[in-house]
Amino acid sequence: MVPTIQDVARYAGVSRSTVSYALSGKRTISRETRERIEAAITELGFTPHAGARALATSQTMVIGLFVQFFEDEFSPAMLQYVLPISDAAREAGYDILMVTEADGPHAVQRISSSGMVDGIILLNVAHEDPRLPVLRKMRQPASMVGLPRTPEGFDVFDLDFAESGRILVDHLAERGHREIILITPREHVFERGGAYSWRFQDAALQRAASYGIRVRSYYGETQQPAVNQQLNQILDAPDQSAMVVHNDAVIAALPSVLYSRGVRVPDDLSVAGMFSEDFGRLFSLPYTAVETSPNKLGRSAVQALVQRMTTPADANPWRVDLVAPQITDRGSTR
Amino acid sequence: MVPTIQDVARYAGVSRSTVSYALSGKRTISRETRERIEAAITELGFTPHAGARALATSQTMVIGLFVQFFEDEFSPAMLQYVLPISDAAREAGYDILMVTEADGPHAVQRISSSGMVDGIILLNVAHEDPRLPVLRKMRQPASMVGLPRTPEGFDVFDLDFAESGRILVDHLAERGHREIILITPREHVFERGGAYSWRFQDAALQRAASYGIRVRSYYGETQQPAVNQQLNQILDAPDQSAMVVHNDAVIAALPSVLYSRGVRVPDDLSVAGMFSEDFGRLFSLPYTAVETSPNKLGRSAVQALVQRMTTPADANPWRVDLVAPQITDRGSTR
DNA sequence: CCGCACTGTCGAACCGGTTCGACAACGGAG
DNA sequence: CTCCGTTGTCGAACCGGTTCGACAGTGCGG
Repeated sequence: MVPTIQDVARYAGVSRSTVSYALSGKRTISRETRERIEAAITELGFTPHAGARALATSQTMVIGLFVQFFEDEFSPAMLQYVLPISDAAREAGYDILMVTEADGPHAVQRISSSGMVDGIILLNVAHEDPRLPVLRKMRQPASMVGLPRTPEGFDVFDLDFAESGRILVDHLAERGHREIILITPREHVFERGGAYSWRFQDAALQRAASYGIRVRSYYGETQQPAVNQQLNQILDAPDQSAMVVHNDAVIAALPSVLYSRGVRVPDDLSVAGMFSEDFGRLFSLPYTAVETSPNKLGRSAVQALVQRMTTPADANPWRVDLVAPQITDRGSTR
Repeated sequence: MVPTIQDVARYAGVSRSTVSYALSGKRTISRETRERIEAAITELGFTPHAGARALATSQTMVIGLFVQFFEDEFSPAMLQYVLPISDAAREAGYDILMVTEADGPHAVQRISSSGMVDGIILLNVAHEDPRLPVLRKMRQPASMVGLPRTPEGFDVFDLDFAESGRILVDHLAERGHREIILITPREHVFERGGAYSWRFQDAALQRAASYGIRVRSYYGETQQPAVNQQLNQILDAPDQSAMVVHNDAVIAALPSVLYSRGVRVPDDLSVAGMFSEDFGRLFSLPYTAVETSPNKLGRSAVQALVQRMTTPADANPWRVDLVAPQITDRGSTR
């Protein structure tokens, strides 16, 4: 069947340990022996058995990626994080065990305690994320995207949503707008503790208040046809000059709704949002927006985790990295 | 550190093998011993080490999911397959190792020969998919979504794209259309061997010819802003009555383009497409379409694979399952 | 009362790697 | 020529489970 290191050793006329050392390079092996071993390996088509290696080294070279899909979030957005994470992990020599189980804490417990992974990445972390206590007990290296209330012990990466809110309000204030429509994530996201939702909203409202700008805030819908209905309803009100959208589903639906109503951007309405460059290209969104950098966040999470898995545990303090938001002006405001 | 089966055995005052049998139930254990063992397990918080178990049983309880992301395909569509697969796998007791490596054959070789997974699911399989020969050599149970030229030995699931093409042409022919605009996947998808592209196109053209219907076929773009530009160009031609879209990116962009041009559906133009119910809801697509059933296909692939992994190898012949397409009339044609 | 089948448990071997300590062979220094 | 350090290889133990064969104890039938 599949050849083992024993077969290779026999074929090359050496012992198992010699093959192992030839493979790892942890001890010197004479050139001719090494060549004989290499020949045997290619001849037999040998690959070390991952389970056996994991058992011996207590390293699996696998990262657990925990993703939660909520009905009230726009699923395509999640993929923007998963792909760069997968790519970055592979570049570092790790594979990805992707876990989408609905019961997050249980999943973390199960995977972690069975030693299937060397480290864990959590996506879409909530303010009081029930997965965190479990993770702490497991003492597994972990990094995450999304800011929890107690990030102690983990590497946390997230966009600075408060600053994002201020930047967008500033942007519109500078252009003389006195009223802003704000469309946030769904109410349920706030309740669940998706901290990005209120970090953004609080900061935006506060900054607007400091300018004396009036903000009408709406919890955006996420499923069609509710999205379009709601947008139409909001736009029915008179005298609207500016809109800030912090909701993927709404911003993706916006172009067609605006077209259908004959609203011109930016002449009739200034629009600014929050989305990544890739997302904008996918849906051809012509809107000025704060770049959400899923690519950067995902890769950072992997890098930090790899660091944490490979260096002595305590030599490496945890950190919270709130990425500074940058606005991309696509001319949809005035 | 983390407790082993040895610790449990000591704590319960029995031997390792007894604990193992209590866990697996493969031999009878007296009630009181079993209870003592269970108490020890919860007391110590023991979970079997996955690597050790994999080594002993040569079963990992992990399924390898190989996904390829091409720039010329619409990435959100892929997620529709990944999620049901992940869920179905978990229901059957398996976890998912998701591999997105660009070099597919190499990835299959690497994962398979290192014994990391019990079986493999391939997504987005091409006509001459270079991953298949590798898979055959590995003798790994595998199932796939997408029809290859030589499916022998694997369980293959795909939509019946030829029939889908015929259904859509029939639908428009019945309504008296004499000309159809057909928008297909990108040319590069055809060249790469994405068989769904030509299976659909060939059948549609042939059926149209049998009616004497004239078809203008275009390779659809996938990236913005090219999608919108191309659509506008196509729609500039006079006297168009019906359009069939077999391209996710184009159909997602269609509503806003049609609105921007003031084209009413179905009064000015009949539109029919190919997309799943979920996809349609995500983008609020009001178009009559053939349901692509990613959910069903993904779950079938998992079921077949699990079957293949758990039953004697040859008692179980491979099969190709082309799901019968069904059209959902959303009133966008007349 | 003996033999036998059945129940419950144990010890040992095994899965396929890694790693530590031992040691032979060799070359150079004293 | 002896001693010592270096180089290259080996054997054995170990990682943490599973499984097979052995066996003591028990209950039952003849």
